[in-house]
Amino acid sequence: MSTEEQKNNHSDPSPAVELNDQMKRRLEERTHLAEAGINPYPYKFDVTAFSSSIVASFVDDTPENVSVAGRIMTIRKMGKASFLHIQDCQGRIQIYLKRDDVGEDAYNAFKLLDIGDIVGVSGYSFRTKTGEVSVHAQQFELLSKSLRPIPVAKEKEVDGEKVVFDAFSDREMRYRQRYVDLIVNPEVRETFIRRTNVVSFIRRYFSSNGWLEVETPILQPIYGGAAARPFTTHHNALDMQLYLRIANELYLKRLIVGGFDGVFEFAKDFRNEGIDRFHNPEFTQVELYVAYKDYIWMMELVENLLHEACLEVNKRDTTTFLGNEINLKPPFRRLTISDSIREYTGRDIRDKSEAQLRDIAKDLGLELDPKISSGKIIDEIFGEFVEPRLIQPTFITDYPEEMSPLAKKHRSEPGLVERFELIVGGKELCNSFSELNDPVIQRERLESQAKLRQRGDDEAMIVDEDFLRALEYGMPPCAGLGIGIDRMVMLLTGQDSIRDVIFFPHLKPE
RNA sequence: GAGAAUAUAGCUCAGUUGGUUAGAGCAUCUGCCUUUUAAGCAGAGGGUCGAAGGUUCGAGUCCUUCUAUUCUCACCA
Repeated sequence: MSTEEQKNNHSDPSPAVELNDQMKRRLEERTHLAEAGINPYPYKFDVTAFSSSIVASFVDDTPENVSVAGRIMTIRKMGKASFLHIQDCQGRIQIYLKRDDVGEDAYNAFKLLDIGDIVGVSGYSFRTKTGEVSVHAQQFELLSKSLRPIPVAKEKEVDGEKVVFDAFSDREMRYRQRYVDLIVNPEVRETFIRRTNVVSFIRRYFSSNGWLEVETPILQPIYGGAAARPFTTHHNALDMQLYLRIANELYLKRLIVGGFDGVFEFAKDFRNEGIDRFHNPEFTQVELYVAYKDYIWMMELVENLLHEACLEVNKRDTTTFLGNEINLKPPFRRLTISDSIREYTGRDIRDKSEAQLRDIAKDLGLELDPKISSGKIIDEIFGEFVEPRLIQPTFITDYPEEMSPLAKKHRSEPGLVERFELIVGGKELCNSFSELNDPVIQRERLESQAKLRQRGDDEAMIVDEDFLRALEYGMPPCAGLGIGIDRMVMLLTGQDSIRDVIFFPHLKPE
C-alpha cells in the first residue's frame, strides 16, 4: 500500500481496495452473521484430533469422537446433505454434514459458509461408500470468516497420482502472497518444513559435538569476513554509520580467542549485490569454528554432515538438483584448484606471474578487467571453465593466498592457503579453511587487501584493528566453515530457485 | 546494469489479418438434489484487457514511454 493510500485510509474508514463481487458478498455475510448474534471471529475451539491422524487411527473401522478445525477447501452440496474437505496442519479430511443430524437452522447456517472459511467440527469418524475416511459432523462452528476468495485448485486421483487442475502458479503472486501459496500448494509447505528440518539437523549435529550456538552482531561498525559489498545504515543516537553484516567470521573467531573450543551461528547475512535465482540480498549461512582442528578434518565433517542431512530429509543418499542426480555418499572427490584447472582447460597455473596468468586467461578467451590481480584471475578461470562442470560434490582445495586473506598458509605448498570450497551442481555450497592465527601475517594480509581496495576493488576487506588485537592475544589453531543454508536446502529439496526456499524473497514493492 | 519474454474475470487460460456487445473452465449467485469427491443438472452475474500517451473511421490486438515479474548475461554465496 502506498503512503498516499494509507493516508486515504485514515480519513476514510472504507477499505482502500477495490472490491469484487465475491468480496462484497463475503463482507455482507460477515455483517449478517454479526447481526444474527454469531461472532464470525470467536476466541477458541478445542481441537482433539488432526486430519491425517484420524485417518491413521481409523483401524477396524471403529468410529471415534473427534473435534477438528481447519480451512474449508472444497464444498459439495447435495441439497440436504453436504461434503466438504477441511485442511489443517496435517492435511485434509472430508466432513459429512447432514441436515437431519445437525438440525435445520445449523444446516442453513452452514450453507452460508464459503471456501476459505475456518471452521471447527465435532463428530465421529466413519468411512464413506467410496471408502474415504471422513468425519460425520454433529456440530460445527465458524472460527474465522474469510473475506477473500482463495484460488481453488481442483484435484483428481489418476492411477494413484494426484493431478491438480489450474493450480495457483503465478510466481509473482505466489511470492507476494506466500500465505496463499502455502494454503493451496501443499508441496510448498512441505519444502519449508524440510528447510526447518535441515536447520534443526545441523543444530543437533553441531550441539551434540559440544559446540556452542552463539549470537554475534548484525549491525557492525566494520564489516568483514567475506568479499562483498555491504548495506549501510545509520545509528541516530551515536550518529554513526553502521553496516549490516556480510559475514560473522571475525566475531566467531574472537570467541575462539575467548576460550570456546567450538562455536557456531545460524546467521542472516546481507550483501548488496544483484538478485537472481541463486542470490537473495539477505540469506542464511551457518558458520562453525572448531579449535585445534584443520581443514582436512573439516572436509570429513562436511561430507558426513551433508550425507546425513540428506538421509534425514530424503531418506536416501541422492537428490535431484538443477536437473542432475546428485549422490551425497562420502567420500567426495578432492581436487586442488590448479589440478582442476589443468583437468578442465589443460593449462598449468602453478608458479605463474600475474602477466603469465593474464596471458593464459586471454588465450582461453576470457576478457578480464585490467584492475584484477592474479588471485582474481585464477578465480575467473575457475569460475568460467571448472565450477559449472563440477556436478557431483567436489572439494576444491588449496587456493592462492591472495584470494583468501583469512586462511592459513599451506603447510607444504608455497603461495597457497589451506582452504576448500565444496562445489555441488556447479554451485558453491561451503567455504572453509585452516584459520590464519598469526597476527603479524594477518595484519600484512589485511593491509594488502586495503591496497587492493585503493586499486579499485570495492569488495576487498578492511583492516579491523580490534580483530587483530584479539589475534594478538593468541588464537588456537582452528578450522572454520561456512555453509550456505539456502543453497543447501535447494540442493536437498530439489528446488531450482532460492525464492522457493525463502518464505518472503525480496521483490520490488507492488 | 544489458537483452528477451510475459501482464486479459477471484484463479488457470483462449482471443486469428486491427472490425458488432471480449470468451472458456473452475470460483461466485439463484433453483433442484440426504454417501459426494475435478459431484451433477438448469439458469444468472462478474472485465478501465498492467499504467500513460499515440496511430486509426475503429485498438485486447499496431507504435512509444513507464511499472512489475520470469528467464538469460554481468557482479556475488
